[in-house]
Amino acid sequence: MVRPKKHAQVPNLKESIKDVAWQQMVDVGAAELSLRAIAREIGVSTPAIYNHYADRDALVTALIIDAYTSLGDYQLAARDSVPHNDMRGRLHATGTAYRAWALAKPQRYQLIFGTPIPGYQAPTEVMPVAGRSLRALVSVIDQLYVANALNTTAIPTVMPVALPIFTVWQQHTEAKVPAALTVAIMIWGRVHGLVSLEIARSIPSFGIAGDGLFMYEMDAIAQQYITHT
Amino acid sequence: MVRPKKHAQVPNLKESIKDVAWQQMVDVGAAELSLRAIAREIGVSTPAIYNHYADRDALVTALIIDAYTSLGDYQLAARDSVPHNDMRGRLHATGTAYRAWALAKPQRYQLIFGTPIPGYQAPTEVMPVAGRSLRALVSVIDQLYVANALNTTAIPTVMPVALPIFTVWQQHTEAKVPAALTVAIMIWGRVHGLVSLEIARSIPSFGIAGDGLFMYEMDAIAQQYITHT
DNA sequence: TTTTTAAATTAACACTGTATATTAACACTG
DNA sequence: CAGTGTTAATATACAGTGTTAATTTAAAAA
Repeated sequence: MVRPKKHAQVPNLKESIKDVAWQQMVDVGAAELSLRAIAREIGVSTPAIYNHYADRDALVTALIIDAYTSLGDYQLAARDSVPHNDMRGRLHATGTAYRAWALAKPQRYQLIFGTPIPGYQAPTEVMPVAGRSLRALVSVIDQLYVANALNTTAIPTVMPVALPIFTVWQQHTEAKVPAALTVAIMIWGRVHGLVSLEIARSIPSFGIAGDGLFMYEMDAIAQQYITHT
Repeated sequence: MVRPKKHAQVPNLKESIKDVAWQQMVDVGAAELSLRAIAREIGVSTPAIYNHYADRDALVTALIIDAYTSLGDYQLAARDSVPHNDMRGRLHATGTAYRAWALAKPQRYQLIFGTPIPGYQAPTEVMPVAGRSLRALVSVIDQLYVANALNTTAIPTVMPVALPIFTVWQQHTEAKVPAALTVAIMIWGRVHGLVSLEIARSIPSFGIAGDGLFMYEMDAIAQQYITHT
């Protein structure tokens, strides 16, 4: 018997593979992700996976796209839970959601921002969805700019030669104002730095509560970029 | 002939292994680090490595310790290249050195702060040297505190239950004042965030020059934490 | 000189991702 | 309805990995 009957097949193997892959990342870590182990778990032969994903990197790419989408959705939902006119609150909610998502799903965070997969190089395919994960933040900064409440003093400008690339990202993030994207990247870097240290257990190992540090930083960010109206 | 004569042996195999390991990280990436490939390159059998390093993780740990030491030295040298009384300049030099080191040796930076090695977990052995890499920054902040020029407004405090751990780190970083370590971690997170995004090619892909962004951030950090005297 | 120890060796095991050729089951067309 | 082509699974095999065990040899110690 070479191939089982249909009723013995896995109904939606393509999704099952991703599910089990995430499960394995939680269990044994992203590094030990193994196609053979995934197939074994599902109860299917290893090469069967290749019918749905060209190779291991293609599976990882699919996982990364899902993760980026999840991160983007999470922040957008947090932003929209705050009244539209409370811009400071929306900024705070978006930043807090970034951290909350990372702490709730550290494997996904590591998969995106760490480099846990041996030899994996992200294809251009993930660019749009990566940009999308910045939309919530960018939109709030756009809003601040329109309301004339964004402090852009001394914000570095984009090199003319790099304007085409910048414009592409502007489209993916849906940034209406160029300066908004630059400010977003600055704030992103700041939030990301703290969160990545916390995820890597570099901050808790110091005995400092991440909550307090993060709150302090979000307040400092608001104070730096939001002008008093 | 099972074992070659001494004159055919590698003089200092333990060091050679590390050298070739770094070389391979540059060539094929940290992920593809292979004991077999290292041994092949040196011209020695693979298990010979096990006489000098217990296993692959032990080798990685040795590499990480070297990297941390290099990072620490680099920042200390940068700090000391600025006159002792120019505290703002010393802070700036230390931060800039952090970025310069990361850009000059991205493999070492990734090895420390990324998670490129499958299944590797850093042992407590690296704690002292990790703390040492923060000494330059901590010392400048200590200096600011002593000169009554450090803004500690709203800086989060350490949880009493975590004080013992905090104290250990205080020793490794040689922080004279507890608040200095907290501020150092905040600034570290901020510098690290920007640098890690830049190393991961997330910032240059936006077409923004890392230099400008980093200068802006260092100025903002100085403005936030250094009070006008 | 003899004994011990340290460092290298070969061989083998249990894994991994991936390529190839093959086969069973389904969907469609003549 | 029969035949055909496509899809999704299969078994097998290959090259590579980290690691262990037993063995051998060179150098150091007694």
